[in-house]
Amino acid sequence: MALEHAILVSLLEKPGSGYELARRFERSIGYFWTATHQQIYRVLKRMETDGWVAAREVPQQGRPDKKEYSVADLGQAALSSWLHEPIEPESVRHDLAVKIRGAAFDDPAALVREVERHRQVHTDRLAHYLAGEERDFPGEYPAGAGVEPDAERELQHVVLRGGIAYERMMIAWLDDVLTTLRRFGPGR
Amino acid sequence: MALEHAILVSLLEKPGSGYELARRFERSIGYFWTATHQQIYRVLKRMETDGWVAAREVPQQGRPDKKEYSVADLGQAALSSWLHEPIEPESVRHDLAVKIRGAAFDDPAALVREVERHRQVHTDRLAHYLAGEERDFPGEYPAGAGVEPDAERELQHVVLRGGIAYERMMIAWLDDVLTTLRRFGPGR
DNA sequence: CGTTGCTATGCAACTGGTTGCATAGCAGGA
DNA sequence: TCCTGCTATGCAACCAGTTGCATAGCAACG
Repeated sequence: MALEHAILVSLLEKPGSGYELARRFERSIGYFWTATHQQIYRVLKRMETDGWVAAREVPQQGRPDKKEYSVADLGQAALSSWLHEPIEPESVRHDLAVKIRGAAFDDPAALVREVERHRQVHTDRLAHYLAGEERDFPGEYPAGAGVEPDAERELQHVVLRGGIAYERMMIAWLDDVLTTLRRFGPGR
Repeated sequence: MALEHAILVSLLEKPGSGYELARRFERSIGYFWTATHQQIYRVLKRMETDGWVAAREVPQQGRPDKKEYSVADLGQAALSSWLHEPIEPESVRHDLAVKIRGAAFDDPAALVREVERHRQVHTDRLAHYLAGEERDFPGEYPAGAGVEPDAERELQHVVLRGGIAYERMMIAWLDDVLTTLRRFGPGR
C-alpha cells in the first residue's frame, strides 16, 4: 500500500489539511495515485495515532477551521524505509483493453465512440500537463548546467514528463485502435 | 469491475478451467488485468450460479480432473451490455512515481538501483511481447489488404501493440529518470 | 430569509482484492 | 517409500477502496 506514502510525500512538499490533500489528489498527485476524501481522512487519522503526522488546529476566517497536518519524525522514517525497500512493478488494469478484445465477440464498430471518448480524455490531460509544464518549469532543459540542482523540483518535473510521455503514447495507440476498429463493418 | 468480463472474454477465446484461467492471467491477459487464482475461483463460482458460464467435468489422465467452463447465453449478453456502456478511463497507480517524488526528501541516488530493476522488468516484458508478436502475428502490417479480416486476431494484435508501446514508453522514461537521479550525489 | 455552493470533516455499509492455509491426485526422483 | 513438485480447487480472515449519507460554518445571491 502506498497511500500513506503518497500522503507523506505530499505533506513534505507542503503541509495541509485532509481537504487540501483530497484536492491535490484530484490534480497533480491524482494522475499517478487516486484517493477519495473518505479514504484520506481515514488514513490520516490512523497516521496521526501512529505518530507519522502531527495535526495543528488552524482557525480560518470566512470558512470552517481546518486541521493542518505535517510530517513527524516517525513519518519521515517510515517514508525513508519504504523508499529503501523494493516494490514490484505495478499491476496494470486496463478495462479498455478487455473491451477491445471482447469486441471481437460483439460489434467492433460500436466501440469506436467509446475509444474516441477515451482519446479525448487523454488529449485533454496531455494539454493540461503541457500547460502545467510551461507554467512550472519554463525554459528548462533535461540536461541543465546548474551545479547541485533542486531535487524536489527536478523530480517533480521528471514525473510530469512521465505523465506527458504516457498520454502521448496512449493517444498514438488509441489512433491505432481506431484504425483497426474501423476496418470492421457494423454488426457481427 | 471488469474481472467477470475479462474472464468472459478469455473463455470466449477458449474455454478452460479455473486453473487454466489463472495461468492465462499470469501471461497475456495478466498484462492488462491481474487476478489470483482464489479470486478467479470465487468469481467463477458466482458466475456459474448466475448462469453466465456453464461448467463441464473433464476427467484427465495423469492429473486431477478439472471443471471446464464455457460462456453461456446470459454471460454473452452480460458482456455485450457491458461493452455498450461507457467506462471511465482507468485510474493509474504508479508506486514508482510516488517514490521518485519522495526521493527528494531522502536520498535520490539510492533510488537508482530500484529504477534500474524496474527498467529490467520492462525490458524483459518488451522482449516477451515482441517474441509473441513474431510468433503469433508474423508478416502482418497494420494496414492489411484482406477483405473482412479476422476480428479476434486483429484485436488481440492491436492490444499487444498497446503493450509494446507501453513498455517502450516506460523504458524511455525510466532512462530519463535515471539521468535525472544521477545528477544528484548520495546523502541528503 | 431561504437556497445554493464551497470549505471541511466524518460514519457506516459494502465490495473487491490479498494472504495464509488446506486438500487431493498423481508423476518422478532420491 | 518418502519427498518434491505440478495440477487443480477451495475456505476464512483480513485489508483496501468505494459509495451513500450526514453534518456544519459561512458567503453570496435572489
